[in-house]
Amino acid sequence: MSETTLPSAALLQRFQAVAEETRFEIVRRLSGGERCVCELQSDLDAAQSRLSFHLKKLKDAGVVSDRRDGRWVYYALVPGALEEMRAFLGEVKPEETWRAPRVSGDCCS
Amino acid sequence: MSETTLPSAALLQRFQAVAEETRFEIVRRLSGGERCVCELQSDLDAAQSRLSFHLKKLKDAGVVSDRRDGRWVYYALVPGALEEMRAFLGEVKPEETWRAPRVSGDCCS
DNA sequence: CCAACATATCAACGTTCGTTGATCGACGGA
DNA sequence: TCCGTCGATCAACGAACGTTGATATGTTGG
Repeated sequence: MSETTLPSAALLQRFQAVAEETRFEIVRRLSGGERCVCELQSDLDAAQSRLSFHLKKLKDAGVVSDRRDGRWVYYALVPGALEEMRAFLGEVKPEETWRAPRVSGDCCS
Repeated sequence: MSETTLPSAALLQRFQAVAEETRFEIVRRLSGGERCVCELQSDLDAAQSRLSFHLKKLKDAGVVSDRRDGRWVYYALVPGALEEMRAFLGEVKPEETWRAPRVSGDCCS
């Protein structure tokens, strides 16, 4: 196994970051380019402190980055962050070529 | 947009299902083929009712299916379930070809 | 330097979520 | 049919999480 892979805990943190409705929507809105906070605020009709809270979660998880430009702060998706989640999902395969059926009678100890 | 896509709420539910440590591990263990509950139980060193709780979450989200065989119940990944999550992540692009910088001064209303 | 604005942080609160132990239902073997 | 086993369900509990309103920090323009 060549390790370009994210540590498991960090990967889980990314899934947790995305798996919340508000943040899910933020990620959607960030698709295609950066947005400033106030823009997201009106788009999502979310209170300022609420948005700030969620953006921090996404940032801590490495999903987004922020950039200050004067009075405003712009958030953007971190290139590759979502790709690493995709990679995990891609490695998990529903079926194997073949899996021997359990020998009768002794599943558990 | 051709709609082979999962409704947004269902997709979010899948992310929520996977974004928890125990369930994250269950999904990992199910990679490559089905496993019976007691197998997972000893693998993950989890109490029986705890495991049952998490397997239900995964099942409700459409991530896994269950199959009874005599005394045992086997859980397996639903083919395509994780692919739909991958598809979402693939659609979300960090950068657009070009995004006009905001005209000076009037970000918010 | 002060006022107005954009954003972050904090404390308090309620809700949701995962854990545990107990009980129940289903199945198979003796 | 009775007993032992596998698994699901339930109620009670505590912990983690998201929301809100208030306050703090940083920036621009007058």
